[in-house]
Amino acid sequence: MHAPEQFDAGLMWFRRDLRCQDNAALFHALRACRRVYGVFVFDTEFLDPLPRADRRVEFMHRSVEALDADLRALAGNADAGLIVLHGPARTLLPELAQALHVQAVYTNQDYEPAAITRDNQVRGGLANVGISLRTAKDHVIFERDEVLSLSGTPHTRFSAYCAQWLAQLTPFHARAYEVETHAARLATRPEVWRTPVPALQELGFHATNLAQLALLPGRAGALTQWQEFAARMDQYHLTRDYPAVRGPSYLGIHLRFGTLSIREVVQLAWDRYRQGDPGATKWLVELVWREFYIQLLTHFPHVVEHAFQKDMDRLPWDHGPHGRKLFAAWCAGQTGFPLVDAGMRQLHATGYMHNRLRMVAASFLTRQLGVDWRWGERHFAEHLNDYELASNNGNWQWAAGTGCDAQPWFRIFNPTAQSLQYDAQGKFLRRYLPELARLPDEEIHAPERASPIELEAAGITLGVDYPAPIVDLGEARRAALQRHAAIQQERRR
DNA sequence: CCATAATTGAT
DNA sequence: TCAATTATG
Repeated sequence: MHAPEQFDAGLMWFRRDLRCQDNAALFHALRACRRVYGVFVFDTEFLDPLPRADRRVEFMHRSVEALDADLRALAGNADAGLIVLHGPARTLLPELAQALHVQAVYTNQDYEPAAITRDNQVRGGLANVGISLRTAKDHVIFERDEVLSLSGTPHTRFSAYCAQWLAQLTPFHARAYEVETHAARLATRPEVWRTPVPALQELGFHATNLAQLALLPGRAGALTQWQEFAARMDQYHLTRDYPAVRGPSYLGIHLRFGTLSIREVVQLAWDRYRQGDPGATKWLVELVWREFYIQLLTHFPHVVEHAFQKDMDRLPWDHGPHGRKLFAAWCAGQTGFPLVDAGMRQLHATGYMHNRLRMVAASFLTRQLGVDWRWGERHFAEHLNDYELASNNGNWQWAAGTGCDAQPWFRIFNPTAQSLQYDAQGKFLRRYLPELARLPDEEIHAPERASPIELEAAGITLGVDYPAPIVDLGEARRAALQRHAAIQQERRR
């Protein structure tokens, strides 16, 4: 960041970095300031539009409670915990900084457009009272302008970006910020702010089924999951595509909320990658995809609302009542395509969706159903626990064929073929579609192809217990190709 | 004075 | 890990 000039007091503003280990902004604050306060704001401007039962809010709330406890333990002082506020950060933060008489506020950079707007407002409010806002790189290994092409322009091809990202990495980039050595500088809160973290209900939210899920919040939850994954990382390349198998890392949410640091995971994955471990290599490349989409978002913010390839905005999506009906069936997991429906039901039951199924569901909605990728993107944004704007947007545009380095317009997943390939025994399908459980393996991927006798033996009446397919795959495919072919033709002119 | 070795600092 | 800075013979 900068030379550690000495301040008397500083304020560390936690947002999506809910840990006090290996935290860049916290480290810089502790080095530069003799006393450092910590604050977390439940920002009503972000929380108000959310549903009153939201797993992400509950996860965040429990992680904030854990962070508060961790800070006290680290300081060895029960009064050195988090200052927790509830209201608009835009105004609360400058007020608090002024009341505490700090000279600087430290925070880790958030790359989402709405967060950047909020941070600029906070920066302005702080400047009015003569306090500076200092941001640090923490969420990624390389940010916006650190991995550029030779001509200095942003990469839009993943393969080139990835090669350069890997070539640029040194062990130092993955070194932990040693917060612990400066822990004595964590400040005791003035008495007014020595209040416990407000309960979830006080924030206006109620509990979800989070506690019933195998998803533990906080730093402790992150370490448990990280350990569990690290032990099977060498199998990742073999298992990651099969939704019935525990193949993925399940660490997305911890990287999203910062209960795990990107450096600590890259350190291990990179180490094993250099030893030629194929599982670690595949997973490391997934982490590079994450950074690819984050840098893409900061260079091309138009992707939030528009296709990366601008002419793709002219794709004739089905926005009418027919499209809305198809979209509703997709959301409800009632399309008649078992793998799509099972994935959507997993999403609603748990807030998680296996990556293979995210691709299948996104491809199906945009290609076969002809529904605007933005509708699907928003639905995922509302339900995914590990929702990250950059990755969600990038992956939806990839699937829809509108993105940079996207799935080509003529490559269309067949949801039934994907089902046969990735869940041959129907193990995952049976978990989320109990109504189909009694169909034999050969028929479960496409119940409409089962004979009346088999359907009766399995206790299924199509259209009653499980829907008949809402589209004909052959026709849908032809329509999708036609939609895209029109754009391709315009390009050639 | 140069050449090279040791040290420092960044994430 | 590496580039830049400083010490040394």
